[in-house]
Formats: sequence, C-alpha cells, structure tokens
Amino acid sequence: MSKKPIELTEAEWRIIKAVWAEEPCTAPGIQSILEGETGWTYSTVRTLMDRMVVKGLLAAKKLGKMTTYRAVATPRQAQKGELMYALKNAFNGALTPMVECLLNTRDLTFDELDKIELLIQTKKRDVSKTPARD
Amino acid sequence: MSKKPIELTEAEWRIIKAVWAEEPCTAPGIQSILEGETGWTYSTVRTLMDRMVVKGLLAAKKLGKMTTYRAVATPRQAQKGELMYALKNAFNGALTPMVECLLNTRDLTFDELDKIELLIQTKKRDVSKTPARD
DNA sequence: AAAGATTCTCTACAGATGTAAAGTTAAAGC
DNA sequence: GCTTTAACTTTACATCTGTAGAGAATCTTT
Repeated sequence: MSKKPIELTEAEWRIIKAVWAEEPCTAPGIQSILEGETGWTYSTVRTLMDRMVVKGLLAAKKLGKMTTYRAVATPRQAQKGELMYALKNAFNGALTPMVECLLNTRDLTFDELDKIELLIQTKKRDVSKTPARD
Repeated sequence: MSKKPIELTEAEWRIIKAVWAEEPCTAPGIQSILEGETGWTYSTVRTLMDRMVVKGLLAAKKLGKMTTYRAVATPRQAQKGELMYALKNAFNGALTPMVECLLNTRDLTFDELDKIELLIQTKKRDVSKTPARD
C-alpha cells in the first residue's frame, strides 16, 4: 500500500516544484515560468511533464484542447524519497552520520544550530513518551 | 580547483563502497564480492568500473595482464555530493528543513537524538568563536 | 606443449533522460 | 470565413545507464 520510493532527476525537481507552486497548471504556464532559469522550450517541458505523468508523479486532465496538470507526489514524499536515497546509499542507513555530515556540509549560524537543537529536544520529549517502533 | 559535485547512481554506490573496502582491488575481486547481493557478472562489474574511471571516480592501473583499481573520490566527497544534491533540489538549499525532514524520516531512539544534540552543541561552541561567513 | 582457468577487450542492446523540431489542430480576432 | 496564435501530438536523436555475451590473450598445470 505504500508507494515505492520516489526519486526525481534534477529536471523533474525543477518541474515539480513549479507545479506545486502553481497547480493546477498547464505545460505552457510551467514553461514560461522555467524558461528563464532553464531555457527549456515548450516541447521539452511538455515531454518532461508527460513522462512524469507516466511515472505517477503528476496527473493530467484534458479540458477541451488544454491539458491541466497537478502533482500527485507531495513535497514531503518527494523530499523523503531524496533523503532515503542518500541515507541508504551514502550512509548505509545510518542516520546519525548523515546528520553529522550534513552539519559539516556548510557553516551554520548560531541561530540555525539553535533551531535544530530545539527540534531535537522536542523529539527527545516525544520519544520519552512513545517507545520507538518501525 | 574544487571538483564539480559528485553524483553516483545506485550501481556506482555499490561498486565504490566495495572498492573503498578493498582497494587496491581488481574487477574480478569486486565482482565476487558483489555477486551475492547483485548477481552481476564480471562483464557488468568491469563495464561499470571502467565507466567510473572515465568519470574520475576511480583510477585504474594496469599491471601486466591485470588491472588494479582504487577510488579517487573519497567517502566524504561522495557523501557530501549526495547531500548537496538533496539539499539543492529537494530543499532549495535550506538546511534546517532538511534536518527536520531527516529527523522525521524515521523514529529515532533517545540515544541517537542525544548523540545528535551533542553534535549540535559542539558546533554551537565553535560558532561562538568564529563568526559565520558564506 | 596442450588443456583449463582467468582476465581482458570489444561490442551490443534496451530503457531512461535531456532536449527539441515539425507538423497539426483548435481558438480567437478581424 | 480566413488568418494568426496558442497549444497539442508525433517523432527524433544523442547520451547515459544497466546488463552482458563472445571471443582473444594469458597464466597455470599437468
């Protein structure tokens, strides 16, 4: 019942982020939005979007001459898929090293660190209540 | 001077992890290690490894009839590349949300959370000394 | 040296991905 | 109704990825 992990290419990420921001939307609409950063033509965007429909990432509905798209994959699902890919392959499933590497990835401000620490503390409180599962 | 981001496919991750563990190593050696989990034949492994040489992920040296490989990309570089890919595409470069999503990805034990909190606290101490840049 | 085993090299091929041109149809304006 | 325009459909093609067979070269053993 839970769908298989979602993995997106860079091009697909570009598309789906635009779709999330605009949905329901059309291919010409997405194209004009992405044109600046990517230079993609209508054909390119359309092909990409149709392939994403086949993959179940987007859904298309035809209204007369025009085709409307919306996202099937949610931001959470897609983000999680990306994370799981890295976790599994690059860190052999070990979460703590992954977090550590992430923290070393770039210099963080005190505020960022503070915010993250808060997240942890909140989670710790949760865990004390509910024993781990999964 | 800094190499472009490293991105590995799942197959490449399998290979490079075996190489890291064994280097210097040969294609037949890697093949026999991965045979169980992947079922890959010698040809497959060899092709993959040679392509990785072309990409600069591995280096090959020919000793008589036999070819020896070692990794060019370090685990850190490869892990970082994976993380940067996710950070850039799935989180628009925002690190805190990425950490948050990661923490929600799966239930963590108190110990894991504790370890992570320590990491943060250590980093916070560092930051107080050195003002943020970037 | 002949036979077997090991490793190599070359070639192939299907499916995924990035990118898009060309031609077709339908809507809108005049 | 005819022209322009906006959107669509079809087809293409190069590159990358996963996977591997076939045949050549080499080493190892009797």
